[in-house]
Amino acid sequence: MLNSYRHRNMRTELVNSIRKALGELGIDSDGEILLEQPARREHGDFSSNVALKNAKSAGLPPRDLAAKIISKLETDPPKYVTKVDIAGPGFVNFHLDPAWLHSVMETVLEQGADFGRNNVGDGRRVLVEFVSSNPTGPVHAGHARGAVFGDSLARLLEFSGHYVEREFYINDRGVQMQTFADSLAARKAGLEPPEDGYQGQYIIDWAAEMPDDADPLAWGEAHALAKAEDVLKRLNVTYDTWFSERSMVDSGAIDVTLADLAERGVTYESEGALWLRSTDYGDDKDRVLIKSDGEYTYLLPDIAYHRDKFARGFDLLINVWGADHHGYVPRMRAAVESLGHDPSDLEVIISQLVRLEQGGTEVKISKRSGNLITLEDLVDEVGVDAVRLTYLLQSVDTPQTVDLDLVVSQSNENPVFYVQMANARIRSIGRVAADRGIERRELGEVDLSLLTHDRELEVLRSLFSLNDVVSVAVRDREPHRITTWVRELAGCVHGFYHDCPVLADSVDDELRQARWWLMEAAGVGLLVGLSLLGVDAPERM
RNA sequence: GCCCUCGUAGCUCAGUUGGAUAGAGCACCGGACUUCUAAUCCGAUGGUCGCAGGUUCGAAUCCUGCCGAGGGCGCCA
Repeated sequence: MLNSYRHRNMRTELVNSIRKALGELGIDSDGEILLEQPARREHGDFSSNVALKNAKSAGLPPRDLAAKIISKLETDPPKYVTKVDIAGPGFVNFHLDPAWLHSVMETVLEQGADFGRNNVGDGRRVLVEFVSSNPTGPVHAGHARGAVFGDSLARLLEFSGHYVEREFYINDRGVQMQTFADSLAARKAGLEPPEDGYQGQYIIDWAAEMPDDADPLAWGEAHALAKAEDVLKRLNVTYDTWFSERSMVDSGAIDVTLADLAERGVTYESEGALWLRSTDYGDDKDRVLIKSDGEYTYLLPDIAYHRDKFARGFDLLINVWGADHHGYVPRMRAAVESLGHDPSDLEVIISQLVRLEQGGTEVKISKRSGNLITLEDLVDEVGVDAVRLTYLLQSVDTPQTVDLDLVVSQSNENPVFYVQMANARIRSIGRVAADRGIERRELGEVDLSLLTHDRELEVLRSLFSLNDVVSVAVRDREPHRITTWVRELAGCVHGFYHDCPVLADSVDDELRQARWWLMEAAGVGLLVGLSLLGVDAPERM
C-alpha cells in the first residue's frame, strides 16, 4: 500500500521542496502552492507559479525570484527531478525522469478499480434528489439529462468518500393527479378526456391495461411509477428511495413542519392565508404556505420534504432541477434557512434544457399533447451507453442540442464508439495473445523502464491526471469532466495502438510484456472513468 | 421591467479554483492498413474567446456596462 501513494507523493514532494526553498529565502509561504501539469510538453512535467505569486512580497522580479528558488532546490533535488528551469514570465518548470511515470503505472495496476478514488467527502452524508416528477405519464426524454447527470454525480461523490443516497421525489398530490385519473377513467369508458386533461396516446394504452375494478388514481400512479423505475433502471439509474409527497400529508409531517415554522416565528397570517417570512432569508417576497381556501401551496410540502431529509441525518442535500424551476431556488433556500439550517447545506444544480433535433428540426416534448418522446423511446433507439455518454458530454449549465439522427447513427461522429473502441482494442490484445500462445509474465518480472516512446508516456501522463480530474469534477459537481478525460485517454490509447505494436514478431518480448501491462493499466483507467459515467465497455465491437 | 444561466473554429463542444503560442471531434483537403480491430492514426485549413471598458506581472476565466439567446418572476405545479 505504501507504493500506492508513491506518485501522489510526487506532487507533494515537489510542493514540500518548494516550500522549504521559500523558507530558506525568508519568504512567507502559507499560501497554497499549486503545481499543474502544463499543456505543453516543453514546459515540463509539473509547473509552478510560486515565483509569480510571491514576487511582490519578496520584492523581486518574478524571474529573479524563480532563479533563487531553483538554486535552493538544486541543493537537495527531489526524486526523479532531472531539470528545473525558468520559463516565460517566471514559471518554475520541473522536468522528470520517465521512471516516475512507470511508478504511476504500477500504482494504477495495484489499485485497479480504486485508482483515482479520494476521500474528500470524509463520510459526509449526501442526498442527491433528481428527476422527480408527476407520476402522470411516462418519463419523457427531457428528463434524461437530469437522470444521467444526477446518477453520475452520485457515483462521483461515492468515489470521493461521501456516503450517498439517491432519491426520487414523487409529486403525487394536487390537481394534476386528479386530472390524470379523470383522463384515465374517461378513456376507460371510451370517452374523450376532459378539456384540460391528458391527450396523449399513452392514456388510451394505459386505460386498456387498467383492470375494470381499479381505482384510476391509485392504479395510474402505481403504473406510472413502475414504468419509471423500469426505464430508469435500464439507464443504469437506480434509487434508494422513492419518496411520496402525499405520504407526508398522511403521516402528519406537514402539520409538524407547520408547527415547527410557527414556533420559530417565521410564519404569519394575512389576507386569510398563511405566509412564510422568506424575505428575512433573502427571497424577493414572502411566500404563501396555505392558501385562503385552505389548500397547501406547492412550497409547503417541499419544505416538509426538505425538513425530512435533514431529519434523516443528511449533511448535504443536492437537488438537480430543470432550468424551468430555477426561479424557485431562492425561496427553497430561504425555507431551509428558516428551519434553522445553513443554506449552503442545500445545493440546487440547475440543468439547462435539452433541445432535441431530428432531421434538422426541433422535436417538441409535451406531455399534455400527444407529441411525446419518452425516455423509453430514447433508450430503445439510441442505446443506454450512447444516451449516457451523449448527455454527459458537456457541462449541465449550458443548453444542449442533441441531434437524434447523429446519436442513433453508428458513425464515428459518436464519441461513445471512439471510447469503447479503445477498450475493445485493449481486450483484443489479450484474446490474440491467447490464440498465439503468448503468455503474460507477472508484473514484478517486467521491466517497465523500457517504456520510453512518446505514445507510451502520453498514456501514463493521462492516467496520472485522473486524480486531479476526479477532485475537480466532484468539487465543481461536473461529471462531464470525467467524459472529457475518458475521451482523452482513449485518444492516447488509439495513438499508442497505431504506433506501438505489442504482439508483433518485430517486438522484443521484454518490450512486449511492458507494453501489454501498459494496456492493462489503460484498461483500468477506461474502466474507472466509464463506471463513473455509468457507461459499459464491451470486450469487442 | 427585475432575477438566473449562457455567448469560444463553418457545426457540436472542451479549456485544470487568473497562466505561457486558446484545444478536441465533426465537416473540408492531403497522406498511412502484408501488422494486436482503418469505428483508427498523421498532416493541412480554420479564432477580434459577443462588444466596450476596468482590475494586474498576466483575463476566454474576475468586476461594470451594452448587445444577443434561453429560462424564471402566481394564494399554479
